[in-house]
Amino acid sequence: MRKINTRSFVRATRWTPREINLQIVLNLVREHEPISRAELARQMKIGRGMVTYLTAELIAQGALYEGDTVDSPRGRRPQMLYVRTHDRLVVAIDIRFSSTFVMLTDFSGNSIALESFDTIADREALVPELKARVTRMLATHAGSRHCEGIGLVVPGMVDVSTGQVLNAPQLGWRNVDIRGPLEAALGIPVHVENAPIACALARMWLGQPGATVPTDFVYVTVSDGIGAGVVVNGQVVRGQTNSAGEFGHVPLTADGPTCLCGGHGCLEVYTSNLATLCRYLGQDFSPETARALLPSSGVTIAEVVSRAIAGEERAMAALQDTARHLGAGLAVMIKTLSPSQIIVGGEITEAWDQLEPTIRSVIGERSLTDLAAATPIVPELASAYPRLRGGAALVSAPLFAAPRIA
Amino acid sequence: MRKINTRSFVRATRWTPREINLQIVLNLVREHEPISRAELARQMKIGRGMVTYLTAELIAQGALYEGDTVDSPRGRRPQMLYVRTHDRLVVAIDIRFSSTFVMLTDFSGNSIALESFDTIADREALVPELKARVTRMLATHAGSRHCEGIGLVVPGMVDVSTGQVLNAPQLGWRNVDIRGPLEAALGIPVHVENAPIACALARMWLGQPGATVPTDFVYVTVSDGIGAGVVVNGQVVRGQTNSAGEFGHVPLTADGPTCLCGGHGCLEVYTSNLATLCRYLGQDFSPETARALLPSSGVTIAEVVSRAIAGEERAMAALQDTARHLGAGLAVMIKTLSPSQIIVGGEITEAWDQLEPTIRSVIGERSLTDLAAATPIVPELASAYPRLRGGAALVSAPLFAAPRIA
DNA sequence: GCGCGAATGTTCTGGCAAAGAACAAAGTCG
DNA sequence: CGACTTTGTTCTTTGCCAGAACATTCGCGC
Repeated sequence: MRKINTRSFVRATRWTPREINLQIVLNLVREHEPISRAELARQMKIGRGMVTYLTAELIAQGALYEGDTVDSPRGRRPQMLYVRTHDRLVVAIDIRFSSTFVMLTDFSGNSIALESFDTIADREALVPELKARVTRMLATHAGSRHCEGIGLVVPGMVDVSTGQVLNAPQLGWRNVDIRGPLEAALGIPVHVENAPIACALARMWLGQPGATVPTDFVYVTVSDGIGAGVVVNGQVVRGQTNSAGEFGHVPLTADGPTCLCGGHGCLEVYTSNLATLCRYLGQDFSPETARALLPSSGVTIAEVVSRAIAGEERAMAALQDTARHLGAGLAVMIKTLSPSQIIVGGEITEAWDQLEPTIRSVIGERSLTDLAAATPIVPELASAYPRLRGGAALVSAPLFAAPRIA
Repeated sequence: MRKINTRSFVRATRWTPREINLQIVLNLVREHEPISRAELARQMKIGRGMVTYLTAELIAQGALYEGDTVDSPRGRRPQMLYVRTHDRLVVAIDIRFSSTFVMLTDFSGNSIALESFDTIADREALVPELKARVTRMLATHAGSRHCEGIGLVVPGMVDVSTGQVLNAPQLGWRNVDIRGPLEAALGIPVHVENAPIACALARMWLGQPGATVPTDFVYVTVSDGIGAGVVVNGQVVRGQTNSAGEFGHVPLTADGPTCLCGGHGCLEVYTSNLATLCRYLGQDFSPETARALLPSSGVTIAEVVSRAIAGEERAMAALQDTARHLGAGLAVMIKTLSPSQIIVGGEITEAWDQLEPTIRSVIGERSLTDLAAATPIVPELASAYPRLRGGAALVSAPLFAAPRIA
């Protein structure tokens, strides 16, 4: 039951039913591909004549294409329809603390080319570097295919309407307009998004065909910090100040270690990769020691995880402690949002088999109902490049989104 | 950017634009009442002919009515339109731990009659009592006006689709079907809803005409427990298991007092009225002592609040401690949801002038940004009967809701 | 009192899209 | 080879948006 906003509504016109039905057809084809016109008519409960009409328009637009006819037990053989994604390209860019990744993908998020370089935090130097790499990548791999957009993923708060990065502590960016200069340099539309939200969008829009995508879920990213992309009623939650989803700074204890945010005992100071590393190295966590200690130690989180899997007890103990606190954090999400699932991303998911029982038991202790305790917690490996897939989703998703009406 | 759910979508038909535009007209009249057809045409950017057509249908339906013409500087005098709310009635029922309130209101939530009785937790005895009271109230006060629904507000988790009360600890109800028997007894449609959500719905749908209603806010109820009704993107958040918004059981400390839920240091054990009373009486909080101690002590939360306002130091100290912890709880909501405002309801809001500075300072200390720290915190007095207004909203809101499309 | 302009409200005509029937196409099976 | 089945297209009807034309009702100036 949604309320109509009388200050910003979209009136229905003569073409509104057509817009809506075109999007429904497009989405049905996307999820049931390959699919015939007759099957679409059955699913939509309309006549086949209508479907011919609608698909003809989508084919003319270049959104769909006709494949071959296929065998059928009786009657005329149906002609299958597909969404045109393989020759529509996106460049996804993932800017992280140490490295920046650039990936060329199609509209389905399938990787075509991937490269990376040391992150350049200075925007004036970053834009030319990105321009050179993107143009080179397109010249080498695009062929006749057209790049329809850039999806830029950053670790921080973003105002997607203006493309401004409001605050990205890992890059030292505050109110940086990265979209404008990059669009000017490349002549391609640029979409900027916060990393956990991008990961959630990838789940929503680039899931495997046929897989059911929940309309309420949380994507939790465990890296240098803890972030969350929250989806409620099929829509991303941004909040009034673009700062929704900061579960990383929910306090677990009133008197825990001091966090970068100034608070005490935040989820992040127990479960971020920095915190796990400090624990492994036998140091108390503090923002200063973490930044100072880690480069010199030469140990990475990936290293700690693989040592734990290999059986090193100290590594496993550090990770188990992380899992315990992470479970407490997930329990907070379950109580406040009651999602139908929580997806956890980050390097520590490599050791998921070892961590899951710990996380589950903490959630079990802290849940209000058995149903809530059973909330599925799903790992996503870093090797699936969720952030880059999110970058692809930024460009391709608007094609499939429901029209804004009323 | 909303995703179309391909398993449960609503196709656009020939009548879809009409449905949409009818609802837009209805909502514009509601918010700008009284308003002329010509003004509606300007606001909607359509011809006046169209407006005549749409309003004629709404008048025939009985949703709108024509008032008098009014003066205008030049030209034909416009004929004003109004939403028909004054002769469409709702019976709102608020079942609380100790008392049950029954209120007859119109579709705008204006009170016509109000009565209360000691809560009967036994459903078999409750339904006949409610039937008797509702029929008597309608016979006495309704006159020729028609009651179009019952809005039943319950302190607990509800499955609104079935009308089942899943869990209401204060009443000892688990999986109780209250809607079915009540509908059978009265022959009037019954809507059942959780109390904090009902309060949030009242804010959304029964706000003062002209007042801007935010699309993202949280309604926090402080009573025997702490509940929250969360609205995101203009829609209520229920979550997968109808248990979203349980901020009352978010732990503030890992080793605090034990809560009814089995957890430790939940927000609720510091800020519920039971906790405040225990603190005032100098007792450590525990579920058992609270239930045992309070009836015997004879002190109510309203009494403590008024003593605090009158200057009693012990009462004020107890309330200030509550405010400090409540501030910590609100800070969690701000971090995770970034609402454009938080509304606080409950008896303690009577002392808001004294409590607000404390709450604000805690939020200030614990916020990530200045913008987040400035989130408006608005009190709603218990004397406004927010729950009962919510009950009215349950019945009247569907009339104004946006049609479900795509 | 009457004509003029201005604003509101109604009626009428045109055009577009959905709805559904009729038809054409392309296969299987007896 | 013809009956049957299923798919896809075409065509007619129907209903609603769109916008122009028209009717109504007021103030104002002569």
